[in-house]
Amino acid sequence: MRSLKYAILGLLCRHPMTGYEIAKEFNSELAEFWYANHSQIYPELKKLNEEGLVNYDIEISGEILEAKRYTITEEGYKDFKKWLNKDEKMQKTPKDIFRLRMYFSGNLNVETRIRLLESQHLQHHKRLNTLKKKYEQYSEVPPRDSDRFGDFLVLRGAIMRQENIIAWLEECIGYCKEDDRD
Amino acid sequence: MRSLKYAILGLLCRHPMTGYEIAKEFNSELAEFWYANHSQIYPELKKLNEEGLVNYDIEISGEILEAKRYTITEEGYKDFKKWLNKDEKMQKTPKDIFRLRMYFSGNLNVETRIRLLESQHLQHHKRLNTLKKKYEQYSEVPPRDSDRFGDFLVLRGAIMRQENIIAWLEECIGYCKEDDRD
DNA sequence: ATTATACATGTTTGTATTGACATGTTTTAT
DNA sequence: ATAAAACATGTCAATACAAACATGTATAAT
Repeated sequence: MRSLKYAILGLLCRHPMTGYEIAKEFNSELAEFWYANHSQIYPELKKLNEEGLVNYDIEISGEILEAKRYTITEEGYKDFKKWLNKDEKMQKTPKDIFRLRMYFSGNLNVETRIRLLESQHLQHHKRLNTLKKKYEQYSEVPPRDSDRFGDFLVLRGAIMRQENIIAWLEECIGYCKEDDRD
Repeated sequence: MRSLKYAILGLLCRHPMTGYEIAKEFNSELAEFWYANHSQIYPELKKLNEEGLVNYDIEISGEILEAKRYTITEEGYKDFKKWLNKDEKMQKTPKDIFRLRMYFSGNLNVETRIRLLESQHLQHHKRLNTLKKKYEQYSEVPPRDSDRFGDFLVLRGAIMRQENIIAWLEECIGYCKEDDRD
């Protein structure tokens, strides 16, 4: 389905970027729903260029260090818009290794289950705090046609998702701790 | 990390199964957090057998139809238990194409956004109803050491997650519909 | 009888993805 | 001065995964 292609084109719609900047964006801002290594990004940019969907200019920093700053072409923008307008089927529930473990937790003693659950709880809680800090930067809902509106929607989604996972983990801990059920 | 390996071993801990049955399980019961095609499962079973983690007996249905019923070995069980006890790092947030779209939704007119959001909403709502029906089969929390306890935990998790996605989608629709903000 | 569905097991091809390998420059802090 | 961190771009090998190809048998419904 070439999702990476559209993730890159979408970013380039905002403004021209280098591969390095795209990689950074994938591994910080967008990381709540997308990510990719530079080892995937550079070949994809090369391919997009060959397909005529992006162009680049070479920038020099210092004496010789070269950076290719990519710009989306007319054709690239058309392609992206077409993809963005498509109504796609709901995607498969993503794989989740921790849930897989919990599915098999009947094979663990109760103490271990609680230990594993609490470790996840702690980690997800930290994640949530980071997200909340980011959220504080928004004093109001950004205008609907700005890029920041999209950022805002997915940030809200990330926070809600994180809170939900935490609630589930707490419920699980509760079920594990309930004594003397029969 | 060979997660498929452990997903299969985990199932075989419960009782011996054929490849076909494992595939079915992956695409119905476990589907809320795991899935795999038979084209992945059969080669993996072969590999596990070569590694001595599973054995199989051949069963004949009717005249000649053969099925390999796999059983976990002592060694396989040890390997599985070791994996299950490990406290692993929280996994990366899964990729989500719809969120990627919403991230870029500044490029869409408001009507299209609402259309896309409502399409997702409808689909996730159907999914939720299916899950709730499954949940009705539990009149109480199953005993902690039964296989059904694990089933119950992940089913609860799936319902909560689904409800959360729906809440997010509704919030997004709300933000898109708000008129005359400035 | 015939047809559809479920049972049953495999291989092959193409794509996606990760992690490691590989190389170098520029800037910032000490 | 020098060391560390950030900038910058690429390739390669291994794994994971999906979709299609390939080939049948058994059972239930009509």
